[in-house]
Amino acid sequence: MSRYDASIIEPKWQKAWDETGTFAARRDTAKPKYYVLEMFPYPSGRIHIGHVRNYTMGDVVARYKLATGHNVLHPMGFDAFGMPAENAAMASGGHPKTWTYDNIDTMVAQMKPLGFGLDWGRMFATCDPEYYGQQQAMFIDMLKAGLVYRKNAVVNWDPVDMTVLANEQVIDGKGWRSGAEVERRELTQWFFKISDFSEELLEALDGLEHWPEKVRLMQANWIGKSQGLRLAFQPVGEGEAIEVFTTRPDTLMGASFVGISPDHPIARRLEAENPEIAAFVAECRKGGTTAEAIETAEKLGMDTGLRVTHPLDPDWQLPVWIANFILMDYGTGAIFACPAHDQRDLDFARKYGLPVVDSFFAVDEPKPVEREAFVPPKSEKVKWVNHFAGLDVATGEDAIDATIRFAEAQGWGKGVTQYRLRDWGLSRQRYWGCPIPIVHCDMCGAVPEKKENLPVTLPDDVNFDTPGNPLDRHLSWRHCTCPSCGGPAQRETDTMDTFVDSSWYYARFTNPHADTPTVAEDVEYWMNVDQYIGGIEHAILHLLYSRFFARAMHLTGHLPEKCKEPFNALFTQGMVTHAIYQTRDDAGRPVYHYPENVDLRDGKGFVKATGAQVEVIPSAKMSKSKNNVVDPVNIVQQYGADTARWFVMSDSPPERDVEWTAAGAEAAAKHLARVWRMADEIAGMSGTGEGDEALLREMHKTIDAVTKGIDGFLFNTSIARLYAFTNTLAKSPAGAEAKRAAMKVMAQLMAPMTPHLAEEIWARLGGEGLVANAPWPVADPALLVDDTVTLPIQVNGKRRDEITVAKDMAKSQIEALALATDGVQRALGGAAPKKVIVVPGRIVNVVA
RNA sequence: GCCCAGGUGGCGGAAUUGGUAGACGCGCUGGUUUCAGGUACCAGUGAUCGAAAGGUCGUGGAGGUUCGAGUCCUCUCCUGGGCACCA
Repeated sequence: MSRYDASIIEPKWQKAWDETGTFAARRDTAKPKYYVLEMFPYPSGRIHIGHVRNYTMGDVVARYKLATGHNVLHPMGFDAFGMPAENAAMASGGHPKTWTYDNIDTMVAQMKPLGFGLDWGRMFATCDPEYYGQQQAMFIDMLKAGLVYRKNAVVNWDPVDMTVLANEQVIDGKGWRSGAEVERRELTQWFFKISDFSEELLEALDGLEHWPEKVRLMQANWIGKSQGLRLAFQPVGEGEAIEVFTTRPDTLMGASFVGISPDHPIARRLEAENPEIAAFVAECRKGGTTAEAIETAEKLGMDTGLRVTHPLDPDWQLPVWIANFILMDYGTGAIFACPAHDQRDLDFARKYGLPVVDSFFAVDEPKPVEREAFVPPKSEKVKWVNHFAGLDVATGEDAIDATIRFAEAQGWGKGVTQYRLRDWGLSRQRYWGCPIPIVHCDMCGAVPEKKENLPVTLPDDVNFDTPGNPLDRHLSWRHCTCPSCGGPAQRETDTMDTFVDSSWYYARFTNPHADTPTVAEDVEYWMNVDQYIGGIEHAILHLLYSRFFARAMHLTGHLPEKCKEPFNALFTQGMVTHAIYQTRDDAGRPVYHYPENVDLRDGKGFVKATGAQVEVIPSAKMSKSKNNVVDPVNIVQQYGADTARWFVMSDSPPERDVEWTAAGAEAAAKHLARVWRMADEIAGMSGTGEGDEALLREMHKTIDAVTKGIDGFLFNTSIARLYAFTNTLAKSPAGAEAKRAAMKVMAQLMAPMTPHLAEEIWARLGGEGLVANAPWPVADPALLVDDTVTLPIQVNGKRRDEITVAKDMAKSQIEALALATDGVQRALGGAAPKKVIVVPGRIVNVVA
């Protein structure tokens, strides 16, 4: 008997797949194509067990589709631009380019032993000039098509380092390096006009049937379509009208004040005139730009002294306040506040002593608002207080409609549709990104670089000794000639948001080295992505940007119409977590221990070196700083790739987080060794022997269940069925022929998860060719159904007995048998049943 | 603060979508094999009362709908993801 040794069989079969080109994708119209894609990784340095899970899922699908006769495209690349490379350069003095490409080499070397069925020939990194040059060409096309423009936008400004900070570099409102209080400052930046597509991106969500409902819902909320009223408050005396947008015009009689954003043009004007207001507005601009920072900041306001009149009552004057929680980006940057029916407004009104006027009450309880705003659902009926359009008891929805009609009839307001979605700011004041191919000329303005001059490549001779963008300081790179007039000009030094890079890589994989962004025949053949797999953290931004970019590529002739929604099906997988082992030092600070340095006994953990007991914090996100990262390389060395793959696919449902445990990995390894021993034993059996009807039926049920599991992304249940089938096969009295057939099916069903072991077993049992190419087994429907069925018998919903009956027994007969059972007789205690419910094939419930 | 998920034995989880809660795996207990440890194999294993037969309780918490609820509804608590410059 030979031992299962992954270190021998795994390289052997990887070589076999390479040599036969099993996973090299070629156009072939004779077969249906299938494009499976996992979100490509950022080259952080080492692969993570989460990557293993993500790519194993994709690989299971890819190998399964190959076995079911598809022409499969399964590529891999790297999302290689971004901040960490610059941070590494700042920390250790290297170059972002070297750091990135070294990391890519390391990660590829770590991924290959895992045996993924990938077409490595298509690999690229987004920082390859060959890739980003094509991105620049598309940027120019999009600019010419009117999809790109410039405007001002706020950024996190570090006043000490004099640089723009990313949100994650702002910690508690302070710059991460300088510690200085961050300010919101405006810069002129490039934007994609995604907001032109708000309605289309929203409506098209309905067509994405194979996307998770939660993702579609999150995107719909993000786009944030709302109906409301736009109206202008007229100034008292000199001044300008203030336009506001409101989704609750029905609460206009509860207006307390008009609020404007600190960035509103009127606030800007007052800022210039009035030092007190200037100081207040400066205070409002402190802190980072995130919605979270703005919305959870203490509410601040200042009366401007301006007054406006209420549109329904010329004698009613409202004060105009500047308030820090009003966003210039949404609506008109101005609101009217109704404290009685909005908690934020109420908090603000109470703080600054502004009036609170009830617009409506609950129908059964006319209680004035005190500490809590009264905000019932818009669909609920409420009692109105002297409503101008004459409403008494009506829902908010009806009142909103009535108010809009009333305002439009009287001419002081207009019903409008508003979207929360903002245009996509793509400028980044950073080096390690795709240069924006624009030249600034004193004579011609901002003009696109000529296409024949692309790619505009990043200069290599830069350093990160001083904060800020090295491109700004690189004069010989900056100075250039104007592509329009030929005069002296300057390059744009901003680079593109890395979300641009990841918004079209899926299309580039169809022909990754073409000298145009895409090639018509290749995108026509391979697109769309049939199955896209990635983390739920990308539910909104990456996926929404990609949906927009595909449309923009279509409008500029880089993708056909059918690619406007590039991902036919989406699956979002969970994280791999691991317990944290923690002790405390003398000062009470946590000390984290690596899993390999901890002994686990009786559910407790002890530090190997000292014997000290550790606190076990379960299911924590893996993090280098917590020392709870499991390195797949170690797992592969210890157990082999198939064990790692089997484990990450088992136990947890793929959309949920999975906890990596040493015991679980051990169990996976033991199971694979058991299957190996069984296969070895079966291979050694001689003769034909007896068949086994039960084994045959179980085999077909397993084929059916495993197939459904893979189709439905329920890999954990497929694996549970394979465990069960292993138990059945182990106990089966069948002879060599029947066992051999069952074992070959087992190898085929396991192949997507544990491809190396499956190939070895397949070969040993005399399977033809590679199991990777063997046609997927098909379940015989006749063997899936049993002739008899066991029905539980309940009395008043509690299980009391069970009966085993023919599958198609008549209801009346079942009822009679059920009532006669001991369990039912005991529970009824002689009383007659009131009612008997028989659900055929399911259950019987007796109501006593 | 806002949006979206998830909470089931000691642990990871299953449950044909309203029909036997706990499949499968880990762990644990007992047994077989073994010089021994490990491996392997067999059996048992939600809690609780009971000698047993059997009963009671049980899917984060509180209510509700139903012959029947892990699954549907209302409220609530906790954990995770996202919030436009992390990728």
